[in-house]
Amino acid sequence: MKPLKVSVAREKLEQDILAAAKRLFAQRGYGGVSLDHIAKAVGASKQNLLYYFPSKEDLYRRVLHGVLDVWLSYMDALSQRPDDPEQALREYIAGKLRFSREHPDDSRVYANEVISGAPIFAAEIAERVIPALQADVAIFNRWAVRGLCRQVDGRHLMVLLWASTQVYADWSSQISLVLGKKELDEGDFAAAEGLIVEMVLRTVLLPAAVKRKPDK
Amino acid sequence: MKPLKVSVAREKLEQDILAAAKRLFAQRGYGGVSLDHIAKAVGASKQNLLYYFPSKEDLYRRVLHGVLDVWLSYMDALSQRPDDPEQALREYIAGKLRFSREHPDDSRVYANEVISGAPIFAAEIAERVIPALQADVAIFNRWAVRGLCRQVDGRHLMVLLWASTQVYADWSSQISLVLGKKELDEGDFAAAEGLIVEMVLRTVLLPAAVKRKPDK
DNA sequence: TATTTGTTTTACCAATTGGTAAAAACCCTA
DNA sequence: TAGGGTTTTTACCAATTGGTAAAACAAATA
Repeated sequence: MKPLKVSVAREKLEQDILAAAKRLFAQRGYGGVSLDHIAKAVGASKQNLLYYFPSKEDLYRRVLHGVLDVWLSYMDALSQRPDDPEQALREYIAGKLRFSREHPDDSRVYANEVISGAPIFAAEIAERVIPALQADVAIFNRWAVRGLCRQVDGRHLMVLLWASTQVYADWSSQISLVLGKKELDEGDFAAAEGLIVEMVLRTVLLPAAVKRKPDK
Repeated sequence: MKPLKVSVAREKLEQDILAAAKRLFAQRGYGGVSLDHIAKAVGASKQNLLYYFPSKEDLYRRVLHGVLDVWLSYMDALSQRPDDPEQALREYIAGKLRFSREHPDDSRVYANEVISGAPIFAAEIAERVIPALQADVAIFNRWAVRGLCRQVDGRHLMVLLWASTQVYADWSSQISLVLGKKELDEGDFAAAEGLIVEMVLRTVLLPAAVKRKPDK
């Protein structure tokens, strides 16, 4: 009705809290973060924080919801190119790696929740992720029927795509150690993209189309 | 000196504590588990637990150490077949998937720690994982030089192998949702193995050797 | 300016946290 | 069975946990 400037300030602090909570949940998991940690990270009191979010679990749900929004927003590349498997897959992989690069904390919050057995997330995953996945699987099947690509189990292929792209966010600490640098840079993501694209295309595309090397 | 039967009972409880701690750390992360949880899981008191492990962090370190032992024990497949890339890779992938199937909690504890930035684990990873990885990378390079396989970036390939196999432990809750079943069974792991092996072989092996389909 | 609305602070709370100290119980051997 | 070492229990502890209630403050409107 009338929330105007008030709402702006409120919105600001609310977003700050969500951002700080995301960062902390990503790093230490739900149980490893206290409301006090989050409150101090945004320079507010715990009670003030509880004014905006009625409980810790509620705050966590809000964070998860936002994370899933971002996660899904990087998942629609396949449907954008319904007639070109190669380009669709290239863009999907590039997009997912961009997600890992630009939103590593979202990726980690997601991973933490899934590793825990998705006690809070399961319903939302079933409602929002599974349909998106099924749409992608259907696209694979259509490609296969039309002779545009080989027949593969789209579900396992999607799992593999998720795993191999998100690992560059979730495991960045170990990958940094492996590559012998402090943190991953653009070149590392480019190398990862090259390898993943090559692997997927070699597996999914028809023999005739695989000959040429991917432009790297 | 003389610890005999005593030591047996002690060892038993100590192992029980480590096992329970591993299970709980896997599910809820370090911060999400209290000593009381662990103690109750083994039917002991918190103080009794602190008699065996002087602090929570010490217990966690012990768990991590054991996890890394298991993790590494599934990592030596490449060196076993220094002259046969295809078979070596098949066995490596099969082994890593077996690890995911037989030791999902180890995989999850490892993942939790790495996602957190490996605050406690980094040193041990640098000391034990990196050398093992470098040995594997060296094997790839040797194969390439001898013309047994294509030239690939072994480091990124290993990351990809870890990601695509461990995801079947760490993300089993989401993959179950994706596959529409309560939990993953042997067939799912077989399907995953088939796909991962196919992808890796198509990428790593020389064109001539890729013709034949993997026996599935 | 008075009042209403929205926001923050102060003051609590019981339960749980990781950890210590010492007493008690247990168990083997002399 | 007495003693000595090992293990467990009892009794605490200060700090932190998530959360509530109400008072104080701020801001817009009437």
